[in-house]
Amino acid sequence: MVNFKEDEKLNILNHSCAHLMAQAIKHLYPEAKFWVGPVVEEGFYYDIDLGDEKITEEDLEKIEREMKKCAKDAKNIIRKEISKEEALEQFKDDPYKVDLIERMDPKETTITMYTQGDFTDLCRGPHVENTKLCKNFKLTKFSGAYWKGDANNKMLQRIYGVCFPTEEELEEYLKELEERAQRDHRKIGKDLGIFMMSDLVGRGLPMYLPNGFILWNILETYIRNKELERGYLHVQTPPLGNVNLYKTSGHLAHYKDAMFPIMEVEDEEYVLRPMNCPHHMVIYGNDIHSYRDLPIRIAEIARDCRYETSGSLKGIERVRTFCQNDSHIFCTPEQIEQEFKGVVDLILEVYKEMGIEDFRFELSLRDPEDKVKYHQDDEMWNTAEDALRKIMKDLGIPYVEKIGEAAFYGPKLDVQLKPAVGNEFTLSTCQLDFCLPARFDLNYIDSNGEKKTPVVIHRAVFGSIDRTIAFYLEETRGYLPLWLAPVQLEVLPVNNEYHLEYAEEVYNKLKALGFRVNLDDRNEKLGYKMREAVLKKIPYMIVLGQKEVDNKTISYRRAGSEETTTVSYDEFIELLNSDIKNKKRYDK
RNA sequence: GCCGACUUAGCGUAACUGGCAGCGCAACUGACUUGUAAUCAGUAGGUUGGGGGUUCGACUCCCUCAGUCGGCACCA
Repeated sequence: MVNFKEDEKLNILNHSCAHLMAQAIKHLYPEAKFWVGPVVEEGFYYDIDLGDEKITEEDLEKIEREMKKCAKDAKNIIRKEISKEEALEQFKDDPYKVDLIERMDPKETTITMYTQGDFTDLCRGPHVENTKLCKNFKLTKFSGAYWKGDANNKMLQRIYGVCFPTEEELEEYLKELEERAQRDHRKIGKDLGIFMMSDLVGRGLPMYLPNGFILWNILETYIRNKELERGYLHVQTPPLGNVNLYKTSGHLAHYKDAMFPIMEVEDEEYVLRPMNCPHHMVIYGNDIHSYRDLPIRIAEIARDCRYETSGSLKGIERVRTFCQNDSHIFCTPEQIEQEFKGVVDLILEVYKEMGIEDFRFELSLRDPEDKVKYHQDDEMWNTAEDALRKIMKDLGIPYVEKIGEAAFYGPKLDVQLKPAVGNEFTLSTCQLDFCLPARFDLNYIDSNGEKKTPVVIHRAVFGSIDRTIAFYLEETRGYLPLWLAPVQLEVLPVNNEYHLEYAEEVYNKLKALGFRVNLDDRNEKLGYKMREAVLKKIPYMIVLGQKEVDNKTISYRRAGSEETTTVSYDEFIELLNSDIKNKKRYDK
């Protein structure tokens, strides 16, 4: 997949196309005022103030036609530098441009202007030399967008588009968009009977169907066993708690907007929990701990409920209740480095085993200017952020720093993944916390017999099981590997009269070995049954006819392949076991 | 939550500008006994997301509520 921002030539072409779109819009809507038109990962957009005018689907086509016309005019794009004062004078009636000019680096005294025919816009550039180069474009989507990205500001109209050097590349891109829609987890989840939603149950509240629950359970067992190997201790805590728990933790002060409202019961107040840290803090505090006991790694597959705004919900990727594969590691300051590295190691191990390769790390730091969102303690933040930077440097893992994305109690390392459709999301997270243990008055006795406050590492490999399923359905295009497939094997007798007996024998043997196997004994033609098994993306389709009955063999066809292979029963079992052990994928 | 679009049987869809709600798959019944992506025939299935309005007449136009989708904002 091309990244428009990183491809210099494509970047310039797309930005020039944004100007072409602005020119066309100015022709059609003379009152239009423009904010910014940057290049993004997949093309460009322009934010426009159209006053009371609203863009519709037909308007998009109208704008496209006008753009074609402007491109055909083949105007040279001319660069000119003017002084800041001149620019302010020229755009004095345009508050957006004035805002842009005034916020520019004071060291820069001149401003560059780009003119194409009757249209001039201020812009850093560079641009292509002539508008005729921007002819293979498509306006892809439009929506409202808050001015300067602030929900308190006015909403502008945003139009997205893409532009390519050749028509073929544009076509190819549009085809890819369709393919991505095909592997959207919402579509695959429905097709394969993984999960459902119901208006009656409520929005953002997924229900896992039999196939989905098999998948869920396997993932849960898989990650729990990984944790057991690494000395985690599993617990189970309730999905709600007394409001005092969240007053103590600080969540009520810092996280209330994302919580469901308080419930009053008799004289007490309760909330559905948005996260599990407070419960785990209380569990740690249940005992006296020696420095010899640390680190203590408390873990839980825990259900959380968050009030997510209606517009942010998306399939099972973003929901109002989800399960975290969560853990809180209580350790001494000296142990932070080793424990944090251990978590990163676990995350990388899981990703490697599952064949997830396309991800990146983000170091989420606080915004020191924001005095409301974060627990206020400069020294704590500096220590924690420096510790994380050092660990990342030691590990030699590339990452980007994100200001203002930290948790209220500390900085975090997030692992970002890209879904088939939509924005990146976080799957795994590892957070450093010097704050909550003190709020809960937690301690351990050090080697001098003195009480010390432990440090906590909050971490989740599967930030949500739900999200993991969503991602993996897309990652594999629904061709789940054998270890995860709800139905692993479909046995297809060619003829029920002559081959069903052998098919039942094979089916029973496979079932006894613990395989999730289905026998299709309907009176249908093989082609018909094969088609259904293929559409259900079942990993192995076993065809048993006269040949197999006579030779006591197995003929199979693997998902994603059209080849048939005939082997002995023992060889077949060996193959299955090997696929499971290697978590072999069939989608690549 | 905000801006916009959309919602027709279990699923996928059709119905020009307001004029008899159709098709395919699945389901059910029967026949066919089958070698790698759809055997044939028949049956049943709809207050066109809910509510209200305009009209002789509404899937179609208007209002409203709910949900879904694309973005924005927010975020595991």
